[in-house]
Amino acid sequence: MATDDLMSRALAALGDDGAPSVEVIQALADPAGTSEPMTIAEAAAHLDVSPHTLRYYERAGLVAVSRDAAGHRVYDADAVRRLVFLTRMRLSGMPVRDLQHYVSLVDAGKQTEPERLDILLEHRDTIRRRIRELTLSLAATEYKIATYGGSTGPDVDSAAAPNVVADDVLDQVHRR
Amino acid sequence: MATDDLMSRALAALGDDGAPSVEVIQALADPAGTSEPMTIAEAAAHLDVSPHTLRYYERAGLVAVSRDAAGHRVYDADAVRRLVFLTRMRLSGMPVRDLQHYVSLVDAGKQTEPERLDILLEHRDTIRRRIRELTLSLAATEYKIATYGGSTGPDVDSAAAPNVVADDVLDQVHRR
DNA sequence: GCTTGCCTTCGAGCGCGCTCGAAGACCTAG
DNA sequence: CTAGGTCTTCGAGCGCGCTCGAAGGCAAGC
Repeated sequence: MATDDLMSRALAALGDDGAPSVEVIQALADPAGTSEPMTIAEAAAHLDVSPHTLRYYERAGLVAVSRDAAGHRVYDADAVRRLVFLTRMRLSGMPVRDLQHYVSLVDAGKQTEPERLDILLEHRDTIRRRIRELTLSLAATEYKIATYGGSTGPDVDSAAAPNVVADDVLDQVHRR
Repeated sequence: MATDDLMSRALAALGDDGAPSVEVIQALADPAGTSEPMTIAEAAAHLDVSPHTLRYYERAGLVAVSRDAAGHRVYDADAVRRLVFLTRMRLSGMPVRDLQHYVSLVDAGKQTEPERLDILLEHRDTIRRRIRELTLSLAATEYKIATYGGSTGPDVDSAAAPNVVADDVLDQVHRR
């Protein structure tokens, strides 16, 4: 359901605030396995997290990272791919605990794929719910901005009645 | 900007999963100031938080609540209105710290309205950013579901090449 | 009178996700 | 040879937002 429009949606999202289509083409043109092994600093920069966080993820069992002769971490393509996945899931609000569960399933082998799929399906629904919540909160915030006023209670503003009505409606929606 | 379509959007959101328009009409019909003073348990149920949380908000200086003869909290319409605002803002991700700042401005008087408006405008942008992030994460998750595979790294799946390309595209989008 | 139950205050504790600091190994440039 | 920088491990600490527990007050019902 709604899968083959992924690209169009990603591109649409890109189109929102500028014209970074160059990057997209670059990404598309980049051969899949080109990436060289990275140091922790490079990986951190690439993933936009701190080296501390990468060590934390490793300690948490989310990713295995090999060492070079000096004992320094080496992030190869596989590790980076997994970390891209992990950081994206974190960004979308999946708890570290769930990610631990997920990667344990991945490491357990192919027969766990149905369970992994379930996790993703549930997570998808969670994201959708969150987007709906935020969309409503956004509407409420924009309404508040428009009628500004700015009362949160005691001080009744001039347009009190419609404001309260809208609040109640949004309240109903929120508690769905 | 984009303010007068609040109602239509709220209603559209409602229309998504059923036919709860009865509640909307109910909410619209409900006279603004009808609500009776509540106990902490009633207020908590109404706001869908725990009594503990309400006491915490009060301790944090977010809302003033009077007491009855027995020393029990009495949530009047003003307090409830403020708490509706507070819980909605919390739900939309505004930190308690920012809410403390905001209510201190409200309590400081009308001349702080411009600053309050600034806070709301910034928060609106924050929500918008978050929605964009989540929309992308949703697309990525749906893509992963569609191509399932479920690899996060080491085990290369059959459709590896397009998967990686999509990952990289979304990666570019994410780091905008 | 006594139990039940909801309330009060206060301070402490917790789960999450990092984030930091100390102490030391190693490589490279000057 | 030395200084600087980046890395290592380990454990502790922190900011947030609750969440809980202990000890007790008060009102209603049996």
